[in-house]
Amino acid sequence: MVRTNADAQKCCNTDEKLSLPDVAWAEDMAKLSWALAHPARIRIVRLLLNRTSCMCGEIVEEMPLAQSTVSQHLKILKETGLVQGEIDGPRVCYCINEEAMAKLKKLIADL
Amino acid sequence: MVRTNADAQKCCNTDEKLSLPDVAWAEDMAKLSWALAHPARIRIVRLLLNRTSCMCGEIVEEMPLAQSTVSQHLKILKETGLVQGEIDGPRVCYCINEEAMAKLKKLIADL
DNA sequence: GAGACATATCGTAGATCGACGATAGGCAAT
DNA sequence: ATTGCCTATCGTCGATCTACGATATGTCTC
Repeated sequence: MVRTNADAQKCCNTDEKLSLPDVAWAEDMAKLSWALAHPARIRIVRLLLNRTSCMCGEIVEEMPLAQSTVSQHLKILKETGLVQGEIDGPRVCYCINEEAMAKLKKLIADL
Repeated sequence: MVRTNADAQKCCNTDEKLSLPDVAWAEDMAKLSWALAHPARIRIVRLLLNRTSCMCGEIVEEMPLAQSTVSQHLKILKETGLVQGEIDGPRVCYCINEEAMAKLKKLIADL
């Protein structure tokens, strides 16, 4: 890991200007990233992407977690806007919010 | 938020097959996402992307955080592989690991 | 209205995060 | 070797996450 000074030459161009991105932007992006920062939530998102939508109960069945825990993760995903839940009688049907998903993808891609 | 049964019609296609992604894949991705799940880390990454590299001290100066806190965030970014640190005499020069960055972008884009 | 079912929320406990100051470690120059 | 600078690590504290069971809420059916 140790570099000689010769190597370091091409490492640090102090000419370049420092410019920190907007704080609000960073917080927005961090929030979205955080929604995906848990394997269970990743799996839920992926599950919903494979289907166009899915009943809450189906998600619970497929996950090795208690119903209340899954519900909590779904709440987080809803709060970040990545997922939408629509009441369908006694059940709830979840689906991906394509718009939010696109926003996240763009934010990461444009990083 | 309440939907009628008529609306729900187009919501849940139970024909589609459920298929949960690989657990290891989900954990891998969650780890990478988690690296970006904090505004400070986002700003650091963005900062390093604007320049080709940056001294640790410069990062600390630009962030409203204690040196030890910034160092902790850098450690996390290094552990996930997104950032590389190269020792340059008494200082450390950080730069983005383009490869890991590309991997992250691809993972998100292919979500 | 009563009962059955699906989901959300509450309360709790342990684990982890995020912040800091203090301190240790490494390197360069004297 | 000593000093000074830069960075990493340690120890700590409060806040938040994550998991669960228990319970509340809401909706259909009878």
